[in-house]
Amino acid sequence: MSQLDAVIRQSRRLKRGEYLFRSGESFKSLYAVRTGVFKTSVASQDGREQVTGFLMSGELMGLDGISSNVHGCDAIALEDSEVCELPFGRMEGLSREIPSLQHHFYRLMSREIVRDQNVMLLLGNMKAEERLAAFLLNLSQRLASRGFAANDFILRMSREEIGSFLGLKLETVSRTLSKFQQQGWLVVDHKHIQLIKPEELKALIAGCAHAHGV
Amino acid sequence: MSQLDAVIRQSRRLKRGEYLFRSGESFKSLYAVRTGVFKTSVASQDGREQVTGFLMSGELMGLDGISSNVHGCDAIALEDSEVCELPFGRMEGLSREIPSLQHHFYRLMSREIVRDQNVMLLLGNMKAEERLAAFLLNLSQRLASRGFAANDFILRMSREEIGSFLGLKLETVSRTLSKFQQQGWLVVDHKHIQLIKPEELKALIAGCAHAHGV
DNA sequence: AAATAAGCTTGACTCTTATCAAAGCAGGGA
DNA sequence: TCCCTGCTTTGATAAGAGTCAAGCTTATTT
Repeated sequence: MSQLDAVIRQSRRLKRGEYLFRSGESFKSLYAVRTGVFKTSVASQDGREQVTGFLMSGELMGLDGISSNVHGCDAIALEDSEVCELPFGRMEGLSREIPSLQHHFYRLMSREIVRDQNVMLLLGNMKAEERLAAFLLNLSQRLASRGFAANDFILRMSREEIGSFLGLKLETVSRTLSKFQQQGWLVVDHKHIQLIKPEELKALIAGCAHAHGV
Repeated sequence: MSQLDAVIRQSRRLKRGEYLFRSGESFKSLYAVRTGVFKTSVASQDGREQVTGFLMSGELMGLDGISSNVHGCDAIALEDSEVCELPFGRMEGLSREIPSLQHHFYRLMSREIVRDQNVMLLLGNMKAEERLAAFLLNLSQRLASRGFAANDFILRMSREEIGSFLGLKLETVSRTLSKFQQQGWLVVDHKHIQLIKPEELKALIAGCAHAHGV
């Protein structure tokens, strides 16, 4: 484990808006978020952007680079942030010596695949209200598991970025937030969200959530 | 390598419509398609189905089960098929002894993540015509790489399954195929597809394809 | 502090795709 | 072979989300 420590000690700070890596750059390391928030996104040739995730502390970026030795997405800090760099070659070597580390990596990658499948379910089957409810509840749950308030938080991303992640336009995100507020389910003050009746949001996605657990 | 052979020799045959595994079942093995075609799908509580992939020979199913030891999707044969079972525990052990196998596994899982990101791009940003064009070209390319004809093939899945994968209703799939046929880009005869002008389909998705290669 | 830019909200209108419905076709089983 | 069932096609209509536009708030720059 001290070997592991030696490898991951290096960390890097980024300012808001700064790129951690870009699609097409050569892949050398994975990055774990230490503090702050990131978005990852893939861009099409004509400039359309698909945000593929919003990452917070403890979450890993760059797994998509392993297959081709080239990063497959952009990773951008949404606020001043800090990451640990994990040189993949060394991690791979270590994981041969430490079975539990190897197993941990397999599980991490598998978890990312499960997460992606859930996003597909969201993008393929849900309506705008369901998507936004699912998004807010997911955020809430992840904040709560990190010791932050579950029902009172600041959005680190713009309406446009939320829309890109959810397959919606920014106007639709804005309108849907307003609708939730009118119904008394939450209070929106720009980036500040207070969930008043999270159970109503949960009811909204009860049917369309994945059938077997989280 | 003979050790590897010993592990993967076991194979299993399935009839059309048969489940290879179901979401919620305990995870023990990965499965590689040997012959035939499978679909994987996740279901929501109210019965909505999202097809997450169509798999052909050489492709791997079950990676999403590693994270939780429980399968996260259903896998169903779309025609009489054969798979190799790869007991994951043994593969994990072997991969510690054979570095190239370990690396291969990391790459496989990463490739699945990249594939999922591209599906997100499709579901989040593309219009019906673009989705279907991307789907047909992807199928064509994968068939070609297996030695089959690139521009003349049989769809193994129904319009409804295609629609589920692409986030469209079956009627939209049918209409869009008809439109392509009217334009002389392809010929549809039920499940039989002949691509006449694949370059037109490529032109349709030129803008919305991923910016940095495959 | 004023000026400017960026992001957000809301309204009016349009367009794509979903929904509902009916009819056609094809393959499998008796 | 014939019938039945399931899949597909096509049309008419409706609903959801997108587009365009204007005004407003907040943040940044000078």
